[in-house]
Amino acid sequence: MTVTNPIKEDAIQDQILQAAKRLFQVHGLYKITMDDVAKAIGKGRSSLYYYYKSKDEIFDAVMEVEIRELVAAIAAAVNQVQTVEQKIKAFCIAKLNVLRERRGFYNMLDVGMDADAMSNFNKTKVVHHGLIMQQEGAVLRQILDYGIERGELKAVDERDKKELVFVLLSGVHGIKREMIIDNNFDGVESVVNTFTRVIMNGIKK
Amino acid sequence: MTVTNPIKEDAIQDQILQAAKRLFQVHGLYKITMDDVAKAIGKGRSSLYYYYKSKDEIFDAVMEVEIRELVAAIAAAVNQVQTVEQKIKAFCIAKLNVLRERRGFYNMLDVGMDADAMSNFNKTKVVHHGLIMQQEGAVLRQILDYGIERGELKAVDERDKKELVFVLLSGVHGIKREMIIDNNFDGVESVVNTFTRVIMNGIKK
Amino acid sequence: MTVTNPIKEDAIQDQILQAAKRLFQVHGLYKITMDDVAKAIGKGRSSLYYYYKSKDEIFDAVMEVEIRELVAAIAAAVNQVQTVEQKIKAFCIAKLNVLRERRGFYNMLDVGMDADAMSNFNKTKVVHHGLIMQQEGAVLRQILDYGIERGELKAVDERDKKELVFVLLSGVHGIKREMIIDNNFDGVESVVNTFTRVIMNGIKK
Amino acid sequence: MTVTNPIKEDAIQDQILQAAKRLFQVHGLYKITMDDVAKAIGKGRSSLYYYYKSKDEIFDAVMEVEIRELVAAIAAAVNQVQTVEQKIKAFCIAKLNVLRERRGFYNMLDVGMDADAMSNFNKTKVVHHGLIMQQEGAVLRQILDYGIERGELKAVDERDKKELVFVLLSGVHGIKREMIIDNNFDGVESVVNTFTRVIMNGIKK
DNA sequence: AATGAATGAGGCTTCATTCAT
DNA sequence: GATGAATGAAGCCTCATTCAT
Repeated sequence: MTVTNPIKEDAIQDQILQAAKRLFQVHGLYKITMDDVAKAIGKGRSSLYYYYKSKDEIFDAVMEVEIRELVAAIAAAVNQVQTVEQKIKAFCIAKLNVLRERRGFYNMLDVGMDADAMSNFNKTKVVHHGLIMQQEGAVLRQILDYGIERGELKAVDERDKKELVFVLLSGVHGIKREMIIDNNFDGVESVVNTFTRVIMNGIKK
Repeated sequence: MTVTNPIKEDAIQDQILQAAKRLFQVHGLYKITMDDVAKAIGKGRSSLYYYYKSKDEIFDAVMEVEIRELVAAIAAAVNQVQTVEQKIKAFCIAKLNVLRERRGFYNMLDVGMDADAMSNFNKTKVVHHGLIMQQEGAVLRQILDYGIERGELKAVDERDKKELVFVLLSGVHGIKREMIIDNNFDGVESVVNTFTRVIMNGIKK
Repeated sequence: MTVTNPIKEDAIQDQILQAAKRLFQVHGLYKITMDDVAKAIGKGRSSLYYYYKSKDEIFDAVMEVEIRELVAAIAAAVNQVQTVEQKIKAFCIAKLNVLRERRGFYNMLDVGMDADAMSNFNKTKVVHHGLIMQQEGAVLRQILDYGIERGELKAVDERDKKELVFVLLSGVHGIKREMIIDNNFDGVESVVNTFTRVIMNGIKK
Repeated sequence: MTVTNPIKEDAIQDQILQAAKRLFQVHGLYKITMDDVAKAIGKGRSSLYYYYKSKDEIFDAVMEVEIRELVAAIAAAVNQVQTVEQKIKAFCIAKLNVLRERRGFYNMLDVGMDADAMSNFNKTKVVHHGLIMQQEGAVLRQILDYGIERGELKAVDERDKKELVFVLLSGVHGIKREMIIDNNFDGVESVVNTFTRVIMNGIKK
C-alpha cells in the first residue's frame, strides 16, 4: 500500500492552518513571517509552499475557519435566549467575546480591514469581510423579523430594516475596536447593556 | 512688517508633510516608502532626513495635523446647529465627511489602529488615538450636558453619561469603518439619520 | 562509519568564515562590507544572513577561530624549548609571527582594540580581548613559575608576578604594533632578542 | 579698512581645531561627524569646509598639535630629574599621563594606528605616527647617551642602542594600550616601576 | 513529501561633501 | 565669510519566494 494518504496530507495542511491561526490571532498578520509559521509546526519554511502557494493563501484559509467559528458562536448564543433584547445582547456579547481573543486577527479582517490591509490583501479578503457582514447581518435581521413577528418591535419598512442592521453591526464593531485598542474588555457587559438599551428604546414598540 | 514668515521658512518641511499626508491617506503608512515621499516632492530620499529624523517622525507630524483638522471640523459643524439631535447628527456627518477622504490614514489611527498597527506603531501613535477619542468625547459630552440643561434629554448619572459617550463614539467609528471598507459613502446622511434617531429615542426625554 | 561529517555540513558557513577572516585580516573590519564577503564566496549578500544573523556575528565567529589559533601556536612554540629565556623568546616570536599575517585583524582585537573599536564593538569583542590577555597571561605566568621552580628566576611575590606578566605582555603587544605600523617584521628575531635579554637580566637569579 | 583679518580667520580655524581635538580625544575619529564638530563651534556644518578641505584635513591638523604637546610634555618631565632611572620613569609616566586623557585619540594615532586606521587615513597619518616615534625615540636615545656618558649605563653599540630604544618605546606603548582597554590607569606608577626596574637591571652597569 | 540553500527586491538610515547664494 | 539645502553612495538587514534534490 504505497498509496499516498490524503488524510495525512490534509493533516499537515491543517497543522499549518492552526498554527497560523494562533499566530495571526495573537500577533497580527504583518508581524508573523513564514518562518514563524514553519517553526510552529516544526518544519522548514519552504515546506509550507508544498501545501499553500503563498502567505496570502494561508491567510485566506485561516480566515475561512475563523469566520465559520465566529458566526457559529454567535448563532448559538442568540438561539439560547428568547426576547429580542436578550438576543441582541447575546449577539453583542458573543461577538465581543470571540473577538476578545482574536485581537490581531479579527481586528484586521472582521472590522479592521483598513486601507493598509486592503491594499496588501487581495480581493479575496474584502470578499471575506463582506461575508462576515452578510452572515452576521442575516442573524441580526432574523432577530428583527422575529421581534416584529412577535410584536416586540415596531414594524419598519425594508430600507429602515437594512439600515438598522447596518447601524447595529457598525456599532458593535466600533465598540469592539475601542475595547481592543484600550486592551480593556472589563466593561463589556455594562457597555453592551447601555448600547442595547439605547437601541431597544429606539426600535421597540 | 519685517516679521519673518514662518510658512515660507519651513516651506519644504511642509511640502514633505503635505505629500506624506496625501500618500498616507490614500495608501496607508506601510505601503508608502521614504522614496515615495521623496519623489513626491521631487527630491532625493536622503533629503527627507534633513527635515525629519525618521519615517516615524514624519508620520507623527502628519498625525498632528490630521487630528487638529478633524477636531476643528467637527467642532465647527456642531456649533452651527441648535438642537441636540441636530448636533449629534452634525457630529456624525462632520466626522464621516472628514474621514471619507482619509481612508488609509484615519483608518489606521483613529479607529483603525488595529493590533498590527498597535504593535508596529510606537507609543506616540497610541497617544494620538487616545487624543482623538478624548477630544471627540469631550465634544459629545458637551452636547449631552447641553441637552440635559436645555431639558431635551433625560438627566443621567455620571457613569451612564460616560458609557453613552463611549457607545456613541464607538458607533460612529464603526459606521465609518464599514463605509470605508465598502468604499461607499453614499448613504451617509440616511445612515446617520437612522443612527441618530435610534440613539435619540433612547436618550431623549 | 556513518557519522555525518561536520565539516562538510557547514561547508558554506565555513567558507564565509574563511573569507571574512581573510578580508578582515587584510583590510580591517570597517572596510569590509557584507557585500565584500558575499562576493568573496560568490554569493548574494542576503545569502550571508542564512548562515549568520549579522555582520557582528560573523566577526565574532572569526574572532573565536583567530584566538584559538593564536593561543595554540604560542603554546606549541613555548613547549618546544626548555629554558625560561628560550620560552619567553619563543612566546614573543610565536606571537609576532602569527600576528604578522593578521594585521588588520589582530590589530584591532588583540592589542589594537582602540577607543574607536571599543565603542563600536559590542561587549563580546572586549570579552574576546580579555580572553586573549588572560590566556596568554596564563602561559607567561606558567613560564615564570616554571622558572622559579627550576631556580632560574628570583622568587617574587604574587603582586610582582602579576605586574611582570602585565609588563611582558604589554611589551610584546607594543612591539607587535610598531612592526605592523612599520609594516616591517624583518628585525623580529633581533628585537625579540634585545627584549628578552633586557627582561631576563631583570628577573633572573 | 576692509582688509580681511587673517588673525580672525585663524581664530575660527583654531576653534574648529580645538573642538575637533577635544571630540576626537574623547570619542575617537569614527564616532565624530562633521556635524558634531560644527555644532561644537556653533556653526553650520558646511562652514567647516571653508576652513578645511575635508574631515581628513581637520584630523591632520589636530594631529600636529597633539604631537607637539605630547612631545613637549615628555621632554619637560624628563628634564626635571637627574638619574637615568628617574628619567626613564619620568618618560613613561609623562607619556601615560598625557595619553590617559587622550583615549580615543592617541590610541589611534600614536600607537593605535591599526590597519583600519591605516587604510582609512591617508599617508599623512602614517607620517605623523612616524614623527612621534622619531621624536620620542630621540628623547629616549638622549637619555641613554646621557646615561652612558655619566657612566650609569653599559656602553652598547649603535645597533643595540637603536633596538633598545625601540623596545622601550614599544613597551610603553603596549602598557598604555592595555591600560586604555582596561580603562584603568590606577596602577600606572606601580607598573611603570616594575617596567623601569626590569629594564634598568638589563642595561645598567 | 520536504527542505536546504539562495536570493532579489525593497526598506531605513548615515554622512561627507558640494554648491548657489 | 557662512550656510542652508540637497544628495549620492554606501551600509545593514528582512522576507516571501523559488528550485534542485
